[in-house]
Amino acid sequence: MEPGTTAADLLGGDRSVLVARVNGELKDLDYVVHAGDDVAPVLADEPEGLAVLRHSCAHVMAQAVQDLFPQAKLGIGPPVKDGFYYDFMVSQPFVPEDLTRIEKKMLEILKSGQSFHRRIVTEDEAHRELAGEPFKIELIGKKGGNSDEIMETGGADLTVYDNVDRKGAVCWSDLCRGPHVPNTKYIPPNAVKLMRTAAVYWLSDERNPQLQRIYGTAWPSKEGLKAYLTFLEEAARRDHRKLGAELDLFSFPDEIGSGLAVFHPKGGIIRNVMEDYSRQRHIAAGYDFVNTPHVTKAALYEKSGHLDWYADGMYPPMDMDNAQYYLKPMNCPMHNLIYGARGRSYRELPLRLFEFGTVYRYEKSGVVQGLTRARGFTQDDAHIYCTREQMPGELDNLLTFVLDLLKDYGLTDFYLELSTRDPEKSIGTDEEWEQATEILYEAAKAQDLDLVLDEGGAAFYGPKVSVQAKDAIGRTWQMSTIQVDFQMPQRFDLEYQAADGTRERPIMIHRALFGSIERFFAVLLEHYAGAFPAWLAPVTVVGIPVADHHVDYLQDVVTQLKSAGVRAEVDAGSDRMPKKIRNAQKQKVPYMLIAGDDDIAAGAVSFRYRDGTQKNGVPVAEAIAEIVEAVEQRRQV
RNA sequence: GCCCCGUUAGCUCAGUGGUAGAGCACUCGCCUUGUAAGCGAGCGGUCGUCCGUUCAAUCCGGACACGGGGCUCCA
Repeated sequence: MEPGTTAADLLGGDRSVLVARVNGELKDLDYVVHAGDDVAPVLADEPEGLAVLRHSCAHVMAQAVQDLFPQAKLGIGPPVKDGFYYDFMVSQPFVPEDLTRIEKKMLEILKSGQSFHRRIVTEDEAHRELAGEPFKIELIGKKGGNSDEIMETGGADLTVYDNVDRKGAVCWSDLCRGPHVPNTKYIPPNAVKLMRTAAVYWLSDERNPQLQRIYGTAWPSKEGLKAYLTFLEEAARRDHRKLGAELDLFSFPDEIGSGLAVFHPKGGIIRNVMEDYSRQRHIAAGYDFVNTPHVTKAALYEKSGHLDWYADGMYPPMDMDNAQYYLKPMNCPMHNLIYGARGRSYRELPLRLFEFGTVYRYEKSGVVQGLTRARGFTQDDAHIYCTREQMPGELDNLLTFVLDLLKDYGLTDFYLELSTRDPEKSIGTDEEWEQATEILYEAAKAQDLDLVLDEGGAAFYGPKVSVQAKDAIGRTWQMSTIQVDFQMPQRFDLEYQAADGTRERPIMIHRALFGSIERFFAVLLEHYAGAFPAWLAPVTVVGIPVADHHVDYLQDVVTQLKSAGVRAEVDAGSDRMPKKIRNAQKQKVPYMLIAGDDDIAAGAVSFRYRDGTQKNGVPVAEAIAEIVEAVEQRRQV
C-alpha cells in the first residue's frame, strides 16, 4: 500500500459510500489507512451511513441559520430517528417563513459542493475559535464523556469540522466528533426537508436556558424523502383522535377535564366487543374475576410503597372522615387484599385475579395525548399468585396466551423487550432481582421472537417483559407487559400453606395485555385506519334500499342478521341511494347490502364491500351465511 | 411541569376595533331514486372563560381552561 493511501482510494468515489469503517470505527473518507487495516464502505442506505448523512445535513442547516441569523448561537445538532436537528439560541423563535428561507439557503450550500475538513485542535485553540459560542465552550469542558448530549465534543480528541468552499475558503466551522460526508454533493438536495421547530432546554435540563430547535429530515434519495412524507401523511390520516371524531367513537369534553374520555355509542360497542372477547379468553385460561373500588385510603398505598415512589403521579388526596383518600392509580394492592382476605392453600395456586380496573394517574399537562396517554383509563389487569416452582411454567403460558390474543385482534408482528433493574429506583435484594430477571429472560427466549434489552427500564418492584407490536404501517407500540414481583407479597405479608404444612410466600406476576383498553382501542383504530374487521365494527352491515318501498324487504334481512348476532341496520332515511352509500363508506361499514326491484324479484341482495367491489344478486340465505361466518371467524373484510 | 402555536355554528373553516359568514350535519318541504353528495327553505354562535385597555373588544393585553407540536416524564 502506498503511503498516504486514504479510505476513499480503497473504496472508490461512489457517492453512495459516505464514510469508511476502519477496524470497526467510522472514519472520514480522507482518513489515511495503514497496512493491515480492515476497511469497509458505509453506504447511505444503511443505518450508520444514514446517520452520517443526517449529521452532515445538520451542519449545513446550522451554517445556513448563522448565515441568515448571524446572532444565532449554536447548541448541538445530532442525527435522530428519521432526520436531524440543531438547537440555536435566538432572540425570536423561528417562524415557518424562516424555515423556508433556511431551507432555500441550505439548498444553495448543498449545490455549491462545499467539502467537510476535519481538524484536530487543542483546548486553547478551541476556546479561541469558539469564543462567540457559549454553549460550545461549555461542551469543551465536558470532553471525554460518552453520552449523546456531548457527542459533539469529539470524545478524546477535540475536533473541528470546517465547511470549505470550492475556492478553499472556510465558510463555517463546528466543534464535532464526526465523521462527515466528504462533500455536500453527497447529500441529495431534493431529499432534505425542514419539518418543524420546538423549544427545548439546553442539555434537556429545565434549569437551563431554552433554545430553539429545528427538526429536519434527510434521505439517501428523493424517493426516500417522498416515501417518508407519504408515511407521515398516512399516519396523520390514521390518527385516532381524528378518526375518533369522524366515526363518532369518543370525545374529551372540556367540562370533564384533560385526558378524561367519554365513549359514544359506537365507540362503546367496539369497546364492549373487545372486552367481551378478552373476558371469554380469560375465563378459558383459568382467571377469576374480581372488582375493586376507585378510591382508597392513603394507608393502602403507603403499605404498597407506591405513595413513596409515585405520589407525584397520583391525583391529590381528598380529606374525608379524618383520613386521606386517593383515586387509585393501580389495582395491584387491592388484589393483594383479596388474596390476603383468608388463608390460602398451595392447592389454590396459581391464583389468577383479573379485573377491568379503572385507574387515574395525574399525567403532567403537557404529556396528555388522546387515548394513548390519558389521565383516566381502564387496565385489563391481572395478578397471578404462584409458587416459585410454578413461576417459569406460568410465565411461559402467559407469554403464549398474550401473543395469541393479540393476534386475534389483528396484530401479528411482535418483538419482546426485557426491562431490567434501575438500582436508583428499586427495592429488593440483588439476588431476588437476578433470579426474577433470569426467569423472565428464559421465558422470553423460549418464544422464538427477537428480544431487546432495556437496561434500567423496570418498575421499582421487579423486572418486566413487554410485547412490542408493529401496526399496519410499521410503527411499534408497547402492548402487553408482564412483571415479576417478589416485593409486594412481602409488603402485604401474603402467604400460603404448603403441602408440608409450612407457611410460604407466593410470588406475584403483574400483567396487562392491552395495557389500557383506551390505548389498545387507539392502537387498533390506527392499525385498521378505522376500517375495523367485521367482528369489531360498530355497524357490520348497512342495508341500503334503492327506493323507499324496498325498506321492508331489507328490514327483514337485517332482522335475520341481528338474530344471528350481527350488528346490522337499514338506512331508511330520506337520502337518495348514492348518498347512503357515501355515508356508509365514510363510516367504513364492512358490508353494504343493497336491494331494489331486481333483487327482490330474485329473493336476493347485492353486496357492496368496503373496498368498493360488488357482488350482485346473492340469495339472501347465502349473503347472511357469508357475513355470519366472517364475524365468527373474526375475519377482516 | 416548561417552550412555541392554536381555540369563530355539532364538524371543517372564512372574516372584522362598531356584537358575524360558507360548506357539511340537523329540521321541514318537494323529488321516488341501482353502487361516494337530487333540489329548496329553515334552525343553529354571549366568536373557549374571566379580568383589563377603549366611547366601543370576537379582534388589542393578561390570566386561566382545553387542544396541537416538541422537551421532560410514562409505576
